[in-house]
Amino acid sequence: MMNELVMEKIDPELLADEVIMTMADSFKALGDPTRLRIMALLFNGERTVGDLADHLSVSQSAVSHQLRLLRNLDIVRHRKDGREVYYALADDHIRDIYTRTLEHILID
Amino acid sequence: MMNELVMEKIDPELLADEVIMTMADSFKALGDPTRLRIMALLFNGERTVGDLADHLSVSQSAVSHQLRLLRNLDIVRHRKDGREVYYALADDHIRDIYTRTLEHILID
DNA sequence: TATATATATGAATATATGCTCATATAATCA
DNA sequence: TGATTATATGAGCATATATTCATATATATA
Repeated sequence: MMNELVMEKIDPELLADEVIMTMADSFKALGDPTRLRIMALLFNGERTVGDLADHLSVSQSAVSHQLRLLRNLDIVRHRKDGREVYYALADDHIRDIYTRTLEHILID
Repeated sequence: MMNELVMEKIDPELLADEVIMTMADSFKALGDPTRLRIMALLFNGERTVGDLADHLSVSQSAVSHQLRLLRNLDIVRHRKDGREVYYALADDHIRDIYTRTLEHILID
């Protein structure tokens, strides 16, 4: 659900450069097929790096690099268990954005 | 409002490559400060290319190139009036996605 | 302790991207 | 019609990005 208190007051035209840059970075993070696939795999719950790599057509290294990027932008979170690291989607904003865009694509 | 009929049935894990690619293209389109600024300027209503260029720190050519990209992805629509071309946000999905992401940035 | 397994990191490279410049196209006006 | 204004397009270039390979780090196990 949207935070009306925040959004009712903000005119996008007046956004500071820094905010625009951060938004751009976030969208850019979602703008890559490998990263979208990773997110899709995490949609139903957490997975280890190796599990993700097994389901993708890129190296473990590539997956790890991309996970770091997603982590730095708070798009995914991680927890360590022994020598494995489990990744998951960070919050519901991410699910929403993903879903809305999928809608935008599928409808029309 | 979300189209529940569509989204309730779709498991992101099962998305076809083509859908993933199109989603990536859409997010990529939003993943650039110049294009985000253009969208921000269109948030309150349509504007001509020249008007947009006047408010941005890039050339008219750059704005035109970016508008073409946004147009090809149905993110903006345009109408011609004499020798001017007015651009506007294409639909409310776009506003939603923009707003959600802004939220994601601002909250925390 | 030595070896194996899971993940992360840095360097190198090929490709993609965004910009400007020059110019084309289209519409208005003198 | 000729000049001016608004927008679009193509080429070229500098920077950003995604990948792999080699290797480092950390944990588990024999």
